[in-house]
Amino acid sequence: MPESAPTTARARARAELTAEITNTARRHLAEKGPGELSLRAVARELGMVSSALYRYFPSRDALLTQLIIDAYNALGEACEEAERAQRRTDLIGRWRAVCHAARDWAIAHPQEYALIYGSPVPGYAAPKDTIDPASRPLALLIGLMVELDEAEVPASTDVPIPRPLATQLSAMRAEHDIPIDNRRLMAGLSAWTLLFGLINFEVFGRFNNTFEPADQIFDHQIDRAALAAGIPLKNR
Amino acid sequence: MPESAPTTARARARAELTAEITNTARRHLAEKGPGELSLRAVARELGMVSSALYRYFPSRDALLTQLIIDAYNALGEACEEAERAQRRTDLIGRWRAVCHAARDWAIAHPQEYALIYGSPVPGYAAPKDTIDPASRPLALLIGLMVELDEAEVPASTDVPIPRPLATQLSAMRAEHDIPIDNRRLMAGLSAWTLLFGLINFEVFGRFNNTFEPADQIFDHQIDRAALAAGIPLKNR
DNA sequence: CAAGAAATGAGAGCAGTGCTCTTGCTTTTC
DNA sequence: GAAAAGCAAGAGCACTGCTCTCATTTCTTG
Repeated sequence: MPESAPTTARARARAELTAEITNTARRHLAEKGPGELSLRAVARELGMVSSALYRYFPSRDALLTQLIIDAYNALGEACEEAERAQRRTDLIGRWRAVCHAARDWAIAHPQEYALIYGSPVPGYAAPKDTIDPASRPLALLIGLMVELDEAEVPASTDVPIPRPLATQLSAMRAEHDIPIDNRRLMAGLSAWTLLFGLINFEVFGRFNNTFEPADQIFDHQIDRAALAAGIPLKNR
Repeated sequence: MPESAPTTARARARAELTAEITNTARRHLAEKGPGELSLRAVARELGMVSSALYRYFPSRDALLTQLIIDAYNALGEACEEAERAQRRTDLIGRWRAVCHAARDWAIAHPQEYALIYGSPVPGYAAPKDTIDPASRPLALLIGLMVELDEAEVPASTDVPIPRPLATQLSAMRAEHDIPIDNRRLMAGLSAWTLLFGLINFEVFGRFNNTFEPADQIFDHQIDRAALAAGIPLKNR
């Protein structure tokens, strides 16, 4: 985010204060939830008056948007780091690493997770700045699928791809700039969908009183998804 | 919901007013979202003062909880009705009917859907009254899986089930009182997870600018999930 | 270096919120 | 018919996001 080192003292102070504001806001968010995030409370804790805060964020929603972007990046980074730590050839290890990193982060930061993968709180379309950080886990996953031997993807789950869908897939391919065939792309998308479906269920309490803890069903389902996507469980 | 016909005039009036309140609240919710649902606004529209509303609902959260229960039931009913309309032997037809009913309802009532499958708004654990209506779509799905020939479930996606998970599955089986083996149960759970992962992605805007419309990717993915769960695409 | 411009913080104030409590009134119950 | 319970209204409290004005501080520029 920091474009260049702030020059003047005022600019430095501004950058620091902005960071302090988002940090306290993040703490408040973690404790109470997005609905209870109060500009006034944040300002109070920082020893300033509420109106002063509007010099740094034009509205409450702007503050929330910043938190959303940060959350996307934090989750994305956690996934990328975990994936990097795996041997390149260990596809299933990389897949599991991404899944667990995402899940662990979500469980550790449920409110921030809810902010980005729950219902859109402020009520509207995500600003432009969020779509890039938001696609980091998916990009990771596609990068993984591309290294998979196409022959591995089980034909048993092959479903015909109609023309309009193929067009959308091509556009997506162009976006991520990765040469990958439709079969593997769709397989990856299904795995992606299942992963976040799973995390949603757990974090939003759908597994309460049934799968508690949810560790085992999580592991089981991501392995199933891996197999369905053509990632063999045993590394060769 | 109505346990028995209200006897006294006052009781009848109370029942009617309660219904009117939830209805206007539902309308407001649909227009603006859960965060903007204002008790005072609802009261205003009904020509009463805000404090009078507290005779019918002890708090704003209680009103929201009622809307949540209604939403669960509406979604569940939509799914059940669609599923009932299919030939019993047409498993893939039943699966697709459930999926499309759920998706259509979610798209038609995004805010209500967000209320039940998005982030938990009031901030917490769903009250007891919600867990039963909430499980209707899953129950439907399990009822579908049980009619599937066990041999159909492809071994290619078999993943070992550790002991603790098996225990949780048994408890679940007992709950729904349906004799189904772990393989099919897990296959059904994966399909269930993917379905709502998909709907979440679409309703919460994750497919914007990529899969728009999302009809094709939806159909493709639910068919993939069907195959993975052992439901053949072609009816015999 | 001084003067004008820009950025900043404080305070008051507005319209709105959920919720409580008290005060009269009506309906039901005994 | 009297007592009890249910109900609507109003005032009020402690909040919220946000705007506007007014001093003060900091930066920029002649």
